[in-house]
Amino acid sequence: MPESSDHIAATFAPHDHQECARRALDEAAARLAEQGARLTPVRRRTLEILLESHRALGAYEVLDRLAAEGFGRQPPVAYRALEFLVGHGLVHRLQRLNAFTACLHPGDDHHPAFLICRSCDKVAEAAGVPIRDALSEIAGKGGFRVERATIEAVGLCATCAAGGPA
Amino acid sequence: MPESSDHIAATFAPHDHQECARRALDEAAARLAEQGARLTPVRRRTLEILLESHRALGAYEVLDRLAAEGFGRQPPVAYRALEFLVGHGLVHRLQRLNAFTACLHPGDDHHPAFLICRSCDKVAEAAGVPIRDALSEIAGKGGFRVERATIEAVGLCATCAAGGPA
DNA sequence: CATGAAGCGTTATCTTATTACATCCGGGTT
DNA sequence: AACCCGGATGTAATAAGATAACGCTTCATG
Ligand SMILES: [Zn+2]
Ligand SMILES: [Zn+2]
Ligand SMILES: [Zn+2]
Ligand SMILES: [Zn+2]
Repeated sequence: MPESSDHIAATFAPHDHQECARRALDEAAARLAEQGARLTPVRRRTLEILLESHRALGAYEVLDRLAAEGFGRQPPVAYRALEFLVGHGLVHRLQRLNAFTACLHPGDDHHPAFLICRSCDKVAEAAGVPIRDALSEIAGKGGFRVERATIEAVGLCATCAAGGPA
Repeated sequence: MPESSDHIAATFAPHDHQECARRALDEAAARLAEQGARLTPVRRRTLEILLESHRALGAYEVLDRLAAEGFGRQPPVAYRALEFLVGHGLVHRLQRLNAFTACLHPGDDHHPAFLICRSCDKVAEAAGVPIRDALSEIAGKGGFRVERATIEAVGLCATCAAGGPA
């Protein structure tokens, strides 16, 4: 597994995103097959929509695109597909944005910290373990046992800091 | 300043909460006076409502109580008061819960991590600095500069782990 | 007291999310 | 083939969270 900092840099830097998305989709299909879960058309298309950028999309943004392509146009259509994908670790939900983003390396550390660039809106996943350890230690001293944690940062990515994304 | 772990333990343990809330309110009033900001009746009552427990309340929960006490019954009434209090560091917003909680030690570390007990629903503030440092370091390696971070953990507090809150 | 900014209240609207229920489809059973 | 079942999909209706726009009141200040 590559360094987490590489993932971060790679997400924000210009790159062959087609390739990036294709790999993630193949990986997702393989993982679902293993688990005996069905990657139906709506689910597949939902994942593709999220993979088309490194941004996070709101459920209604996803829904609009699905509807435009002939799928149902009621909220549960999008929410169900997203819920399924989140449940299988292929998509993450960002609390700060009320939005969803595709996971680019499912399976590694399924509880990453998220880095959200306020300029280009891209979202990167950072290794969550060390942060979670720090959190658990502090909480543990006060007798609190952490079960799940949400760690989301807003800031500026290297590309934007260097003069804007485009 | 006491250890962060003391704050955590104190929040979840049974204690004289009247006293706890009174201190926070006095502290808040003093800070606002210093800043020349006005603690109007709605704002004061909103803070009191949040201080009445260590829980986080939704904006509409707050609104219901305000309305019942003769204040306005439209959403902006609650949202405005909450926004003011958040802006002055007297109340925190919890993304995970779409809710607000009173700050019990304003001024210390105004960017704490939150510990939310899933059993008793109380919310404690933990020292955020070490966690933020860990996050900044990891992000920095990938060229990302963190500006603000949301750190919220769900788990079980010592009191509940020992056999329930009541 | 005049004046302007801040505060409070209302209506209306928007965004996000869930509940409830009907229908469809694929696979296994009789 | 006819039957049954569970999962997936679709719809309508509604709940929950948040903001925009506007007018009246309050209050510090000169
Ligand atoms: Zn991921
Ligand atoms: Zn950027
Ligand atoms: Zn605080
Ligand atoms: Zn508890």
